[in-house]
Amino acid sequence: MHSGDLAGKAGVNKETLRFYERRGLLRDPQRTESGYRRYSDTDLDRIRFIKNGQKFGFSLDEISQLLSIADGALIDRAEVRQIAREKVTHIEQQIAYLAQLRGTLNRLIHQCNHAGPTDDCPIIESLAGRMETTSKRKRKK
Amino acid sequence: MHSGDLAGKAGVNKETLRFYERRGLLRDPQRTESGYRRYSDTDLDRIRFIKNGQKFGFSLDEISQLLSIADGALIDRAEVRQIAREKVTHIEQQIAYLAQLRGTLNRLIHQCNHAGPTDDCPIIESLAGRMETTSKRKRKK
DNA sequence: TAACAGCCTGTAGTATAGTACAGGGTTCAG
DNA sequence: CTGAACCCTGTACTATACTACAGGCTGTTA
Repeated sequence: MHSGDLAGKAGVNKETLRFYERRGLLRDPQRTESGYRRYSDTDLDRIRFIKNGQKFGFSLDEISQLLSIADGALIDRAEVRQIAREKVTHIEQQIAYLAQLRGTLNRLIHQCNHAGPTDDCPIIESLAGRMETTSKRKRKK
Repeated sequence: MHSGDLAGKAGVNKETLRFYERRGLLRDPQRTESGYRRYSDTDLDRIRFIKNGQKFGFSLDEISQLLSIADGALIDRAEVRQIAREKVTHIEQQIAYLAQLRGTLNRLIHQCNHAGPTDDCPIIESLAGRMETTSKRKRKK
């Protein structure tokens, strides 16, 4: 099949195929005499692999690694696990960071909600650096 | 003070100041006769506001909004709260998404760890689309 | 044979938040 | 008065993952 067909089947853009090719995620496909790319179902599988990888949160670089492992005759499961574990660690760090942000913001929103009509906005005050964000004390000027 | 001094005090790059100026986050500063920018402590406060905003997870566009509210004579606290609440919602969505990813990856890692020495790697199999990622059944070829 | 779809290449643009640098002018100390 | 240190502008580059063209060739159908 040609690029348009593959793109259609895989649900990606034709340009994305070329992009993956340049990035080394897809191997250089065979060409017709006139230079048209010809793809096989193997290429379709490969794009699905990439798309699944993205669903699992892997970057194209990581998918590239995973693909080269998957391409090997013997798959080193320990290596694959290692990549997956690093991803989990990274995800956990992101979650912890986001949870902390959420806490800070929620606290500020609450303070803002309960401030009197003439009080300054605690959110703006925090951003301006005129308020401590780690304590619950309300500071008046 | 000139750009170098302000950059030093604020802990940012001189180029970042120009970048913020272009983005409209900093107002066009006064200039000396020869065209050098002259900054005041107000500008320093403004950069700190921006940096604090980033710590709270706001994008430059959101900070820009917050700054224009903060610049107003009357701060609309409801509007500020609205921006903060939207941020919290967004953060919660991210957390939920990441938590789900973590679960999927952990399950795959576990399966991979417990697969027999001749079994295929469940992680690679999932990426290849030859495994269900939503069930715990082990499928053999 | 003409029109049109579809392919090719290379380059540039999208968003985000800056960073780096070339080529020139200015300010100040020695 | 010269050299270093600083400032100016504009442009291009970083990372990530694509997306959109322009300009030209190919392949198919009427």
